[in-house]
Amino acid sequence: MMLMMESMRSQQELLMQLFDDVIGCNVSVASKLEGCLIMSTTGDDDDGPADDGSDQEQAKPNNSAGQKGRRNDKQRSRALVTHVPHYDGHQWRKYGQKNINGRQHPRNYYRCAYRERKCLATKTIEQQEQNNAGTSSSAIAGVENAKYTVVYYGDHTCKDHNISMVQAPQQQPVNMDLQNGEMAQATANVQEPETDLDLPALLEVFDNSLVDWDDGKM
DNA sequence: AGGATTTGACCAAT
DNA sequence: ATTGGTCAAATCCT
Repeated sequence: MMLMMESMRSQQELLMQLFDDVIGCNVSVASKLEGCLIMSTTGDDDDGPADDGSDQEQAKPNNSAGQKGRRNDKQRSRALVTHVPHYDGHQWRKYGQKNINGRQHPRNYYRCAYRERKCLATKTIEQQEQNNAGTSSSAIAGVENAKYTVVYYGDHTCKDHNISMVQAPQQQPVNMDLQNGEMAQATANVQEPETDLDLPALLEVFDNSLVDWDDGKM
């Protein structure tokens, strides 16, 4: 039994490592494409309210840093939809939760855990409402199928730490272990019921992120 | 005990 | 006045 656990654990670590690697690449590519994405994201300035329910964030463009109010910068936002909103290769700290009018689920606000390192990246996670025809599908199944809209704001100036892992991933197993644990914790703390890593779900993240990256406005 | 999360209040933009 | 983003004290968790 122990051996099995160990085996699973090392598999998870390997998975996390691979995941981190790919995410690192994604982040890199995303940064490079950001210019283009910004164009497409901000292009919908006066976009009509032709949405209903499936819409997501409504970040306001004003950014007077230092103020308490809204300072998210829509111009640098990137949205994606995923089943596992926490596995993005970064450490986040939750700093707020808000019920958005007309929304079924609250919006969660996260900032980079390395904020002290001058990393100003933030993100919001909001569970998408899904209209199960209210059939016999249990609530658990509903949660399992739950999708989350994740919107990233700002850049990860701390991402260098993680990128370095991509370059020399094997050299610090302790770091790996720590990250794994923290990730699991973060997962458990929000609405994610799963405590174990789900390979299909992770793969889906990749898939979705690739598909949805330029879905920044939706 | 220290760190992370929760939650209500505060503030700015609309 | 309303809404959404952030702060910060209280609470929870390890």
